[in-house]
Amino acid sequence: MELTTTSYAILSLLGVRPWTTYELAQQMDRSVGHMWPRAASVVYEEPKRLVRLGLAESTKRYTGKRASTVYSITDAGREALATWLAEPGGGPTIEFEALLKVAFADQGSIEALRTNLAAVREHVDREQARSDARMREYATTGGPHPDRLPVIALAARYFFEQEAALRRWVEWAEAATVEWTGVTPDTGAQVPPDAFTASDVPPRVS
Amino acid sequence: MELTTTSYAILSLLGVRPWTTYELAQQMDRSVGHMWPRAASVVYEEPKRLVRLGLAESTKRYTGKRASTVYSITDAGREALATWLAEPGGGPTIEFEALLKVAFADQGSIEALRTNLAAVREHVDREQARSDARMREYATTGGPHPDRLPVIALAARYFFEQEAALRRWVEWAEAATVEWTGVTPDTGAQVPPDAFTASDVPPRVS
DNA sequence: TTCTTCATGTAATTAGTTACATGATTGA
DNA sequence: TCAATCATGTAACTAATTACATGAAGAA
Repeated sequence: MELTTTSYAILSLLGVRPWTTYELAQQMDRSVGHMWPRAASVVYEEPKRLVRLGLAESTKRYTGKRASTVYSITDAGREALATWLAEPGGGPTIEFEALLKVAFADQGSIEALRTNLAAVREHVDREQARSDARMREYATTGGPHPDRLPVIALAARYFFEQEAALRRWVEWAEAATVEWTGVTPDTGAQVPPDAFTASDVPPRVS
Repeated sequence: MELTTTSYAILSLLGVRPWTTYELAQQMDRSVGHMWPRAASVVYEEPKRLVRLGLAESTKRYTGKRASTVYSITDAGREALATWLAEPGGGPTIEFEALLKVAFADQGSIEALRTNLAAVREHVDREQARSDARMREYATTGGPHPDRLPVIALAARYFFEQEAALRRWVEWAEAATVEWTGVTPDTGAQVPPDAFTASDVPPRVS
């Protein structure tokens, strides 16, 4: 019975402080889910498995007569976590359906292409608004775990860069296709002149 | 029996030209897999399903006495593909184990953090080298499907931006942590001064 | 009283991975 | 003749998703 990366993601959260499964599921939405997205149902199962393995323990709590189970990490859990953290993790893998549709847009209509570019733009609008708010929160209040701010800052900056890159791309793509009348060379699609040269590379951050 | 995005990814490839499953599996490695990564075994199964649904058809071919099956799209397949392409696709979802380890590095050692940043750098080195070669190929030879170049250029540019962003991030993160003696504020980790302000935003592509 | 959030699950299904296996062909 | 590549699978497994279900507490 091997632990998965998902198990360790949960265990990492338990290392920060004790949580109920409900709170863990929420964290999956607001933070961890951006780098390791999983459905709520696995978040409800995983802590129980960690308990079975002695890496976490559970205590019941009551709010009136409503029960909730709080999970916390054990010493064995901390050890397993540290071991896992020391091994090099995998690079980013991306699933991007809208991009898939862009890449094969020549088999559809020009409208379909524009629809998908618009979808990406709306997506990045939402994500950036969300990130901006989050960033401001960290900068002003320090967030719920100020002692974790140094490492949180590292991760947050990744999303900032990633979203900025996505925005640059979609704006470039919309501009590059605005004069297209079709989706293949013979119907009015052109290779953007700067497509494979890209001298306008964003500068390295100093 | 609904089609998945994976089915449509295969169908999109069949829309370009006929392929054997072996060739499809290769394409998964070299192109489609970057935006929709799937194991080879599903690539071997999916075309059969498309045939059952009348969206593709198969013909046997022989090289000496070695048989191979070539799959091609049908008219019904083209129709289904066009319909799918017209619907807005999902935005990028990212799975990034090394980043997860960076985000929770405060529960491990400073060495573990550096190991993971190094892993990301090596990852991006490999990916960029691969992309550079690909880009040069497109710019010089036009690639195996010159008529598809306009849309391919759109997709290729996304990976270019994405990899550049990853490189900027990892270089920034390595620089920001180089003087850290530990992984928490009290052991010598600091919030990088430019972490949440980021005035050095890469400019929009003109 | 009604809506939202808190709180916790389960059942059914499926999409996907890993590992293994086989044999032909081609080029060195 | 040997290694690499071509070519195609299958079996076993499992991680994960979707959909559904329930009920308490608190705020308006």
